[in-house]
Formats: sequence, structure tokens, C-alpha cells
Amino acid sequence: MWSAFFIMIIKEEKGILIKDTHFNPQHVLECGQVFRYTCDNGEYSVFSADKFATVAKVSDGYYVSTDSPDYFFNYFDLDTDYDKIVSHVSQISPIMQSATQYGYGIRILKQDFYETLFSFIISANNNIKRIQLIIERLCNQLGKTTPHGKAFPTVEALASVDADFYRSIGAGYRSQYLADTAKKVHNGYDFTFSSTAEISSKLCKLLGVGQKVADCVMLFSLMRKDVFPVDTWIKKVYHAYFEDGRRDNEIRQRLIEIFGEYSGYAQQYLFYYQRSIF
DNA sequence: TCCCAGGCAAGGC
DNA sequence: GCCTTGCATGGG
Repeated sequence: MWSAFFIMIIKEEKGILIKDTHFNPQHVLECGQVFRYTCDNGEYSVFSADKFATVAKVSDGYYVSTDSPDYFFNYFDLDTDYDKIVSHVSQISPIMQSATQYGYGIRILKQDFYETLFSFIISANNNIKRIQLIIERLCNQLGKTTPHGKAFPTVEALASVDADFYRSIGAGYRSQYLADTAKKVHNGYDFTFSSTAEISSKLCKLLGVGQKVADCVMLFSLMRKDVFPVDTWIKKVYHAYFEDGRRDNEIRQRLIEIFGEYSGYAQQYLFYYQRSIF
């Protein structure tokens, strides 16, 4: 048994009890950072790589049931103080007050690197429902069977098929990107980089990975918060609440100037909020 | 029918 | 370097 110092978290052999207002499974899982979850009667199930958990409301908080409590403690970023983050970003811009109130309980997940990489290559110029469908087919056909369903495929499995396979599961013109990147990373991917800029440029050398996808991978799996994924929704936010015009990369730089080391958090609240308005 | 979706690569300047 | 275009697919 173990508890965090600022919120009440009790880690047990088969799960984690979370008593913290800054944890809401609906907002954590449905805010667009992860694609492989389901909801049944208010109870969420989530896969990460080959690990599985369910999250249910209990009288004094939420209970995460899993065989891998250590993994999901890390996955749900439970040793980070979101009270501090929310109050900080809320002071920066009035829109952030609305965004953090709407998306209360969002936390930035620490997801599997390869799952995040391939998921966000699929996400390019695509919509979330179809992204989820393509990933589901990918897992069903290439993932290992586990007691709770199919795991996300290993890099070996992803590299063992060609572009035609990815076309057959509906990946469209991203099929060649997936096949090419799978072979590249399977042949050994260098993780010795250090700075965010260094990781970014390395990721952007992979086919199907541009600045936006690289930012998502760094934010959702490599714990880099000094990034700001600029997609079609963030552009709408920027033009509505900050200023008109500017190119994508300029918008990214401006927002990182504004939010600094809290950029990744701010981005996720804004993305989720903007999509709710639409 | 056209537009949009968590964009990117390639080719032209 | 910046700008334009084509790209699979399904839903509104």
C-alpha cells in the first residue's frame, strides 16, 4: 500500500483507489489523447500496449482494477500535481478557465511509445471514430491474444506486413507511411536523443510523421510538455481567442511562448473544450 | 455534391 | 525556405 503526498491514492495488488478531484476517467480517456478504450454503463475499459484496466466509480472516488497497478499508476500520471497545473494555466488566459472547468479531471497519459506513434500516423487528416476503427482492426488482426482482448501489435508484427495489409484495414493513403515506418523502427530506432527539439527532428524523419504527429507522440508517450500539437481544432481556438492568421508552425511557437512548460497540458484542455463547443 | 476530419509528402518556386 | 496540391475513407 502506498499513497501520494498531495492526493489520496492507494495502490493495491489488483488495483488503485484514486480519491482526487483531478481524475475523471471520462475526460481523461475521451479528450482525444488515446483511442483504445470503451465505455459500458459508465465503467471504462482501457488497453495500453498489452496491459488492461477498468475504471469504475466507487463511493469515495474511482477504482482502477488491473493486474498491472504499477503500470497504470504511471500511465495515469498519478504522481503529478494537477492542482498546480490547472491553477497555473488558468491564470494565463481567460479561455483556460473555461477549458479547465469543462475538462476537469483530465490528466496527460504516459502511453506506450510505439502505440502512440502508429496511432497518430493513422490520425492524420482523419476523424476520431474512424481512427479508433482502424486501430481496432489493426489489433484484431496483428495483436497478441490476452485474457482481456487483443494487445496492440508489437513492432515485429507491424513490420511483418506490407502496405497492402494496412490498406485492407482502411488506412488509406497512410498505408505506405505505416509500412515504411514499421520497417524503419523495427530495424532499430535510436532513443539516445535528449532535447525536445532533437526528438522532434528525429521523429519527423519517419514517413507519415510531421510536426503535429511528432508533438502528439512526445506529449502522450515521452512526457514532453513543452510542445503544442496544432491541428484543425487548435487552429480554430487560436483564431477565436488569440489572433487571426499565421502559419501552423508560427501558431505553435506563439502558444509555446504563452504556456511554456505547461504547453502540453494547456493544449489538451483547449482541444477538448473546442470540440465540445462545435 | 461538397466539406471536413488530431496532416503529410512531394514538387515547384 | 514557403506555398500548393493530391491523398483514402466515411459521415454530415
